[in-house]
Amino acid sequence: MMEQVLQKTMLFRNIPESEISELLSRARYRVTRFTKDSLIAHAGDPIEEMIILIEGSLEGAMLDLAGNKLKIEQLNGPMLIAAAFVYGKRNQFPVNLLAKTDGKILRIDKRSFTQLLTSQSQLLINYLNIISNKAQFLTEKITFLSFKTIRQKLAFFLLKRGEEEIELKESQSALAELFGVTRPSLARTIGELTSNDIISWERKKVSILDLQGLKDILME
Amino acid sequence: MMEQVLQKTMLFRNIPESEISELLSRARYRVTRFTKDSLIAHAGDPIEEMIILIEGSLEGAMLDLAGNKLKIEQLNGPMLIAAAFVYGKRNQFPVNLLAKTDGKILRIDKRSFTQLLTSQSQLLINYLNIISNKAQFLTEKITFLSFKTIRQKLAFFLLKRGEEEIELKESQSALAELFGVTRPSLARTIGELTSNDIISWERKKVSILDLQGLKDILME
DNA sequence: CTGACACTGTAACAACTGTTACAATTTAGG
DNA sequence: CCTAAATTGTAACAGTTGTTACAGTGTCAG
Repeated sequence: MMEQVLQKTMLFRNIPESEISELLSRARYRVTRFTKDSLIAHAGDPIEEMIILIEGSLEGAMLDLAGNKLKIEQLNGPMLIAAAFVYGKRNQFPVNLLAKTDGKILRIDKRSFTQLLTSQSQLLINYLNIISNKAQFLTEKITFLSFKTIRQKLAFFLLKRGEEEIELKESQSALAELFGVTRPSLARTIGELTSNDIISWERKKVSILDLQGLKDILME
Repeated sequence: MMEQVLQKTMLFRNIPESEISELLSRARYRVTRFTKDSLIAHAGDPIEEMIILIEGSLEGAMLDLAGNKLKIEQLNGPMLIAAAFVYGKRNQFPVNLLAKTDGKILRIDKRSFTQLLTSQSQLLINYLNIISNKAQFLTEKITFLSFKTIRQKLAFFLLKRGEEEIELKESQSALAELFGVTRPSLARTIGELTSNDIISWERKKVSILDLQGLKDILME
């Protein structure tokens, strides 16, 4: 029955249940339960196992050196946890993992997992895709954070879609957080662009009125 | 003789020359030469091969939508190119690759490379380490860019070392670029911290005079 | 030794963003 | 239908950074 859950994860995608069973039978693994509010892992703990959240949800919280919460990330099962931190020089948890609900975790021994990757090419491809996607996502995020002004971030964000009529999924608050700026500041910039007739912004419907004007912003 | 060069790369680390030869013999690959100033790849081109720069040097240049150069990265052989962009959803070159010198490239067919990963566990581990390191590097960079003020970036940068006497490798200009700020602004912040006796900064020797004061900056 | 060059310290001003606050509007839930 | 919560528009002011410029200091090759 756990196989059925695992099949829903990116890691075991396109692998038949029977084969998942067979893989697990050859692996050193253990299943542990956790209760709400327990601390699953400290930031900095070495990662010796591939960790898969079977059910329940965790909060990943990054702490600065002074102990303040910097960023929080919600992790809902079933999913692979900290995939990009199992291998590499700093194979440690990047965040504290705190249980938000009761739940269950599958832990596969790292060496054992490496062997599975060698033996099942679909599993290997899935895992390579997962960590590559992660790296690609981070690369894009950095591109984003590197723009100097909110105008530029906004222009880039809108132009990236390649459409002149854009239906947003995010609220302005969510966008502000994505951009790494405050909500009123983003709203002000939106106000400037609309009053210059470069875009129109009605709730979550955005239209690009002056495409060239928007592109020019990136060159400023 | 190419094996000797490959052995110096992270990808073929700890794999005997003889085994590298054996791996190559089972792979679909080709070796191509390029001349200075030729364009090796366009940003957006799909990546169908694992690309290893054998000799020569390339420049990776990221272009914005308006065609301006945003960031440039120097790539010197021998090394693996665009490792994190071969798998994943957007398996395309993230940058334009321009040849700065004459050189030589080894291209291994992607499927063929995947098979090699399955058959040689050290190669697999090396590749996983390369991508994971990349993701970890990017994660750290984002942490860094997420700090709001230059004071905080500087404090984090210095505290991260874990020492009170720090010998820098980078110039202030290089640090400013790393922080994503301008050089005079960084210099001003350094000036503030030194006049507050929180640090002393003499060329590339930095001392932390008030550890607690420096930590407090992160909580502001 | 010395000139060219990179690096650093500093300053005044402009530009941009954050902070805080409040009102208007929309959305969701009871 | 109606209230609470979320979202959005807007404004004044403070704080931070960028821009530009110039002078002083170190470094290195010839």
